[in-house]
Amino acid sequence: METRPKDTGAGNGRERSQRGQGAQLRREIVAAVQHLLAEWGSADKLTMRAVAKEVGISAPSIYLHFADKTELVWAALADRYDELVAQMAAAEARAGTDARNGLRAQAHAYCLFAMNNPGHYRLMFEVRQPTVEPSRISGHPARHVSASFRAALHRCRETGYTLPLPIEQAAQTLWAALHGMVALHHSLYHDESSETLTLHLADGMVDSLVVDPSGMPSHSPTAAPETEASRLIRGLLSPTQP
Amino acid sequence: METRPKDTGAGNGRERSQRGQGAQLRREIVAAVQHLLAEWGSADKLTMRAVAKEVGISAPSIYLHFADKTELVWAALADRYDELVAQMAAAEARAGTDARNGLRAQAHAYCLFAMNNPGHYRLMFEVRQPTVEPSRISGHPARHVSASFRAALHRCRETGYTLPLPIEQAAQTLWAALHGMVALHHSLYHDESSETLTLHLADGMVDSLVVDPSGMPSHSPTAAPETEASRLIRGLLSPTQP
DNA sequence: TGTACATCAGTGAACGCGCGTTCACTGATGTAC
DNA sequence: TGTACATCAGTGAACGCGCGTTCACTGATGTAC
Repeated sequence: METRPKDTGAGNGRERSQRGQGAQLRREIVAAVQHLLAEWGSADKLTMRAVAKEVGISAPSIYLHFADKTELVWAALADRYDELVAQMAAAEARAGTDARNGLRAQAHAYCLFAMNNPGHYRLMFEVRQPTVEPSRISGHPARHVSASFRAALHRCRETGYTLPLPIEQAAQTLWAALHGMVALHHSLYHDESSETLTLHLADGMVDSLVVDPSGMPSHSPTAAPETEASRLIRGLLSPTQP
Repeated sequence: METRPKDTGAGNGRERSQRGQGAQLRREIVAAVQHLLAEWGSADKLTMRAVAKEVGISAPSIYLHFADKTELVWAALADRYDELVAQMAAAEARAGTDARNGLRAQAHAYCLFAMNNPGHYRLMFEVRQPTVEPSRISGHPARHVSASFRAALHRCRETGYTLPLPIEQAAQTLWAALHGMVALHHSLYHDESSETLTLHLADGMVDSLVVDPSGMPSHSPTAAPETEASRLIRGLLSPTQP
């Protein structure tokens, strides 16, 4: 059986860790997963061999630090939820005092995270994927994300905005809608203009869920700016070819 | 090399077609794909061997009728778009004369299709999957779906309803939101109560996008009925364990 | 100060699996002479 | 009416690939006596 190729191509310059520094490699492996997920928008290229190559070690070395692939991926994902929540909080803080602007900022941050980290996002929120088993759903860190939305919706109502839907439902709807927009963005060839369109849709969504009773119109009730991505998506949406 | 197992297990009772009836098998193969997609919610179990086993033939026989797997899956999917559009139209027709009720019925039909055919739905709308190449996007049949939404939104505006967003944007938002809700439903363990919740969210979405200016409140602005699925999803959404 | 030994960090080769697909074949059925 | 031949509908075995994972090993470094 001479057919099999080289298989494990290690030794790309990386030097063996010192005696007590085995944990260093663990960090490097997790960082490699992050890097690979950031590079490709999908998770099916995330193989143990690819991770090993990225670090510069052989594939079996990963098993010195992780029991299996699930454990590895989970280790790389765990802190990304906190990162997302932190970005949402930071965006809201930057948005000033108006509560609806704060919610908009959070929605933007959510979409931007998803669009800038498509590989992470898919693994984080499209469960039933290979690596996350259902038993982990009940303690799923995604809850922190939408808790953030609910708090912002609360602030909106307390500062005089009208919510056509109950807060619970509004939060669920907002999250689902943003998720759908982002999924739509991921499914098409995404350039920067598609990003703009997604953020615009998110704004409209917030404006539909949080109404200013003083009658002042919302953020931008006018037509969406016509971009290349907008045209692409409209191509999907329209009955006739443009 | 004695390690390989039987591989192709055909001959399960199916009888060889008559001389001119080769096309019969083609139909049976497509039907098998439909059946398998309906059975499992995911597409990664849809292998050529599984399809062959379902029909009762050997795997190579599929290649007598389809050039490759992509062609086979596409053949099975093509008419599902029309089916979905037809179900939406039928639902709207059943809904009576009120335009917003019609839109709601369409939204319900969309969600029900997605929840009753999870395997089909994922392949149909989550592009970038193995089987659908990007070049097919520009002529993607999904456009008929949202054309249906746009027409219904038009009717709403013409019959006196107020749309906070431009029609184009409202259609995109509605589609994205329903897609997100359905994806959320797919990601959790879905029972019938989760179905109810999804439809309820869809109603709220329609009511946010199509407002009755006479002041009469929308369909159901009250709290969502507390079901098991609602509790499950709220578990995801809430900051603390229930 | 030397040396046997344990431990650590990591490697190369391979296993077993499932996948899409190819290839040479087989047997039944129709058709031309 | 018989028979050679083409065609049709399909099969069994295998190829080549990539995957997660295992296994026996290797060489450097620390430690006990």
